[in-house]
Amino acid sequence: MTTEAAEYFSRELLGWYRENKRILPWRMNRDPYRIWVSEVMLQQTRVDTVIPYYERFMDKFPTAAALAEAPEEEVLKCWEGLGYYSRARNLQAGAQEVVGRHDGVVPDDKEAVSALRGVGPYTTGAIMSIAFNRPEPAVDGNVMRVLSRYFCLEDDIAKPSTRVSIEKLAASLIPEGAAGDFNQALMELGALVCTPKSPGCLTCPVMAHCEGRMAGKEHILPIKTKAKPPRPEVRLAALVVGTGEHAGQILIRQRPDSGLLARMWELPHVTGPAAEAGESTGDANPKKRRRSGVKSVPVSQLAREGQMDVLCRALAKEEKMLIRPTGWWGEAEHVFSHLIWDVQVYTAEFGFVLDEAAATEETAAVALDRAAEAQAGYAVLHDIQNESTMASSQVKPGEGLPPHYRWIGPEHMMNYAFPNVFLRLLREYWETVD
DNA sequence: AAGACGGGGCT
DNA sequence: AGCCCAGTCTT
Repeated sequence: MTTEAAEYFSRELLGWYRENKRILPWRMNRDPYRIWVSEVMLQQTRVDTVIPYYERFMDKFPTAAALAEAPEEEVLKCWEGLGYYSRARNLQAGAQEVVGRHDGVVPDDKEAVSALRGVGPYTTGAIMSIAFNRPEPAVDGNVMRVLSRYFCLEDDIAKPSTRVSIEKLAASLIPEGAAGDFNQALMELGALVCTPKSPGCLTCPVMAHCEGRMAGKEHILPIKTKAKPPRPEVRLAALVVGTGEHAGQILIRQRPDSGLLARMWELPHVTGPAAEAGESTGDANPKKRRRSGVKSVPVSQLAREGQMDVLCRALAKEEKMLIRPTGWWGEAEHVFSHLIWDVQVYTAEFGFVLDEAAATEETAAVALDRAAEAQAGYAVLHDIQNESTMASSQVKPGEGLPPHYRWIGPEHMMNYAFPNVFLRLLREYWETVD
């Protein structure tokens, strides 16, 4: 590759961008906080998906200070449905760092920006170049694809070392005084023209010297090793329908502080039988047919009762909460990058919670042993309940909940952040109830 | 270096 | 229905 071809690339691409760039909400000005929020939202997420979230987020948290002092639940709720929720928590932590250490102003300093929570090499480069016009590379997936093709680079872009070498290349291509526009031009080309499948070479501003196209390799570039397929997991969920003072309400719970979907709300659920065992679905070839809809995966009544039993026992053991499953309600699939949940939802009635503060160890142990020993856990709930209440006044049927549980009606949905799968299930449930 | 971490679009 | 897209943090 000659330096002329490199200069041609930078010049033509920059010219093309200035004529063809999209009008986007984060391109209204160069407020570094606005750029930062947009770049974090745009990680792993398409522009069209981000726009409405971005508008709402900036409306609610217009400055780093506003974000820093907001209750975390509000930030999470604003992020609901966008995914990768640690982005939201890291962004807020970053805003708090900006307030605490930089007087509420995003610093015009590469090392300081890079040190902010949730800001890695890409976002650092994006903020420094777009907000401050500093000549730093901002290499995301688009940029790796565009440069791999234009320079016909056959290194595996899944390797961290490849990103580093492409960063050096990208830095060398930045035209004097135009870092922000050039980096955005690279990404804009990747999003609009040099797309992953069927790249639009015929409308590409730099087609004439594209080495990948000239070698006939534009369709096989970039080289990227395949990700491991997600592992399937059966989840048994309880749609616990309230009665009496909780009539018309459903029991939800909050997830732990860390890990998958941290601090989000959900229907209570437990791990089901191992997916490859397959007996519970009665499917001889579960791997192939795992994703099939419920129609093609008949589940026997016996298997349903087995799942209800597992669900009841696991909730008793894990949460000290006794429920009585009453029947199968529906199924939902939730695909993550590293796993697939096959959520089997059962309606249930609330039994009682062992009051840990008041109950003796012995009382709890006796009740849980009974639940574990019972051949049909849900069926013996009333036995356990009656015996326990008789055995000890410290066990309070129908009273109390574990601290991370809530009863909610449809009007309370707005107060809790749910992952999409439970959002869909709950909305569907409220619809069918009417 | 590999795994965890969501959700959506295209064909 | 099966293919693809992907930054940062943790381990």
